[in-house]
Amino acid sequence: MPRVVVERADTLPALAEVFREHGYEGASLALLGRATGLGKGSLYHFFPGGKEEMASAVLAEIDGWFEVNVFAPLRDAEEPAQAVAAMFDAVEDYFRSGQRVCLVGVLALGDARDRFGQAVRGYFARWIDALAAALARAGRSRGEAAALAEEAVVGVQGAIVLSRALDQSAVVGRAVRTLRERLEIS
Amino acid sequence: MPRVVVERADTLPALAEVFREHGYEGASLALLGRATGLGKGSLYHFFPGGKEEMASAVLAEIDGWFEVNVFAPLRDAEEPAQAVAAMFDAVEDYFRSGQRVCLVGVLALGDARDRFGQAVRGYFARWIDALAAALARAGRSRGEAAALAEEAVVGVQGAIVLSRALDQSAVVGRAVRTLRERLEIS
DNA sequence: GTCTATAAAGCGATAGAC
DNA sequence: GTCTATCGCTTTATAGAC
Repeated sequence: MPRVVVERADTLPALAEVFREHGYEGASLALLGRATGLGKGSLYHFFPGGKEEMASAVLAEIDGWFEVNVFAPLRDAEEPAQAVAAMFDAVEDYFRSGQRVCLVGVLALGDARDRFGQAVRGYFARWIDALAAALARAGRSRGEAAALAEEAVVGVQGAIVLSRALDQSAVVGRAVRTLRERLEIS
Repeated sequence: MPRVVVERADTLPALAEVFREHGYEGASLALLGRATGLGKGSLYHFFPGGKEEMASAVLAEIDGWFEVNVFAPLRDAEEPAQAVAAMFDAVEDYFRSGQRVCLVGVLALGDARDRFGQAVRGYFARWIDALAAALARAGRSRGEAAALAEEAVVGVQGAIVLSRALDQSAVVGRAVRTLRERLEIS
């Protein structure tokens, strides 16, 4: 399975995996080069700003994916309850039931928090806001909706942490099932 | 406020703060030296195994603190419901409402997960087991108790992540309040 | 656009004086 | 027990050939 890189965006999945697996400090240019199949020269050709620009590009790609596949549907879907269910499907799938870590969460906990503070904050704020909007449209009061939305995002992030800590991917599945019930059933 | 170091254990709080704030990879010997007020020579005198031994010692200290102040009371207290309430008090205090990160969670997400896998797993497993035992003694079924215990630890970890991401320490307080109600009231 | 070579700095770790 | 000096390696980043 040869990795074909013809433009900058083609490198982002491989870069993302390295950042997720090793964190910002741990993701060395050697690892990033190996994962993409590119030398340092090529990486700096695509990302003149170096590692910081790579991480920013990865964050933007992740943010865009969630915007299209999760946030926008939550805000716009005709059936908000169905959109919430679809969100949990997408999230469980995206994080591979906890085997894949949330890079935004990793950056939030880590050293690079200040460097990417705005991107990190925006991602979580828009997630919670979009989910709260869907819950409100599904009949919840504004206060209920906001509290449940925050609780759901907290639950997903915590489940990822615990899933990695215990090496039990079932943790995410259990947490998501509980959250589904709590959000969908009134 | 001169930092006085007379024995190995005196360095652990400062080392812990650096590991929490910068992660395992990001915690350089320069930072660790600055935080303790010690040169590399002194650090290697106390910790011949270098950075890994420092992190292990910090983990052991944290584990010991939780064992004494959180886990054991959950297992042994005469009033299990009261012990659960005390746990939430201790946790909220220890993590300074999310301004202080959970080092064990940081290590679980990060690159050093394999290196400290057993310590990380043990910490969370014993936390969940002790909490489940208390809930069971408080009248919950074994299944309920296990599920609620896992949910509580997930909630605390997730709240810390979100609190740091949004720079809102109130997140932890809200999450803990919700969890208190869910665990204490049947 | 991709590579190798290399610079400059920082890293973890060690040696040895005091 | 603490320090400075230093080793050897890796790091990010740049330069320049192709």
